[in-house]
Amino acid sequence: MITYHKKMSILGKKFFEQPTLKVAKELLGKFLCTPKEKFMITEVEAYDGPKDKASHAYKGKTARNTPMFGPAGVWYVYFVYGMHNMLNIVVGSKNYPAAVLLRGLLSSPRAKLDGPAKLTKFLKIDRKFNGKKAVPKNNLWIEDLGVKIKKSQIKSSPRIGVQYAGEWAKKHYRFYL
DNA sequence: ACGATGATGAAC
DNA sequence: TTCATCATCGTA
Repeated sequence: MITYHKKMSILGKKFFEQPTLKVAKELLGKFLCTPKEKFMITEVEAYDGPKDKASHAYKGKTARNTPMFGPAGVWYVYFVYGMHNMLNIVVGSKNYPAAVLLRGLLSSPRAKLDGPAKLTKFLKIDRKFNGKKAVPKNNLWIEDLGVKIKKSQIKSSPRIGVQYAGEWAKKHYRFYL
């Protein structure tokens, strides 16, 4: 049972400009919103800065990762494995490449949303959203509905699928409830 | 365990 | 212009 404590507020640039790991942890318990539905975020991964070897931004700015170098609060959606879209929200200040990958949502009666490609498939999120601001006008945004997450509820682990990243592969940049 | 399936970035 | 690589999923 989810209880609501305060008025909803749409998360904007100010929230996403905070340090990457802080934003990643605080996104747990927030809601990914479309005009029709709202889903609580339950799993994320942080990709933090130009030195993060697991990040797309590690090799510098390219055509694909350009949104990561832009202002915070913008969607970064990319295609992998020939069939899956990944949804990230850009964080950190402009020219500091960082993003948080949304990996899981609280499942609805209609679908399990416990993987980064499952949620994008279910919500029909593809590269049309890449580079767009996370605001209601663009039909995809994030809200704080007042759900309180205790620190003890947040677990962490190394990120998934980044074994090539050396020391960076060991960092506990994955957070989940 | 592995195949599906295509964009990406770097080498040649 | 080719090639290895890839922040995965579903079926086995």
